[in-house]
Amino acid sequence: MKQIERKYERRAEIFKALANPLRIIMLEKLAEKPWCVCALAAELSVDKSIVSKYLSQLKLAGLIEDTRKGTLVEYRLVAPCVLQVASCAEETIQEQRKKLLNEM
Amino acid sequence: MKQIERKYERRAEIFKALANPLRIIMLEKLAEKPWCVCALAAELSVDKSIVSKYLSQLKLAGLIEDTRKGTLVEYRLVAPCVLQVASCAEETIQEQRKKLLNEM
DNA sequence: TGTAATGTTGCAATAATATGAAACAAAACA
DNA sequence: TGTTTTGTTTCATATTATTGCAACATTACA
Repeated sequence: MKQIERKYERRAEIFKALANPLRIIMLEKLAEKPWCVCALAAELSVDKSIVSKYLSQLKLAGLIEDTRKGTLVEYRLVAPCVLQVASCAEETIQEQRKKLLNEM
Repeated sequence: MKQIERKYERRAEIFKALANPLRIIMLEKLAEKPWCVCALAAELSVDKSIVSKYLSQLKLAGLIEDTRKGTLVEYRLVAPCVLQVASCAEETIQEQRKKLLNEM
């Protein structure tokens, strides 16, 4: 399997962007309202360089978009449905994990 | 943000398991029917050790489960809805990425 | 028992990500 | 212009992931 279709690579990129607790929290914040980098950094007590980098990862994955407003850059969520995935799967999965851990 | 809630770590683990093209393909195969390691390895032309390792990652994330049947170990999908996430977001996201790439 | 079929794990080399500090860039405005 | 505010990028280091081969484990069955 050396020429994995691009479709799956793109899909994996999306999941990769989601594969970090802080980035998930950031997306949830962005689901409430648009945020600029500095406000989000303050809200989450994280260095602005990390927030900026994470936001650009999410943007590259196509999950958010941004607009510059003066010295601020405002980010907002583009695909709110991605956050539903988690809740969709979570119940089933938690059941499953409980089973699994009991076996160990 | 040094004590990220466990909820988000668990969620990130799920996405991490999904963050690889081959693992996504494997999940799609498992959505069709249960597979054993050797058959899946043959189907995808991948070494069985990799298939086995990826399957146990997916299992640990709670996405699939397994049953030994003689010398075979049969794996099957537990949370089919996770595959819908991709399609759910994909259309919006592809639009978004097109916009983004045109800007570059 | 011992041999074949199937799965899992350990190891090592390589590649990719994460992290935070510091340097740099862009816009606003005195 | 030059100073402030906000964002982005660079760099170095540490951690984690990927990959394939070889060794080991489990089950079935002659």
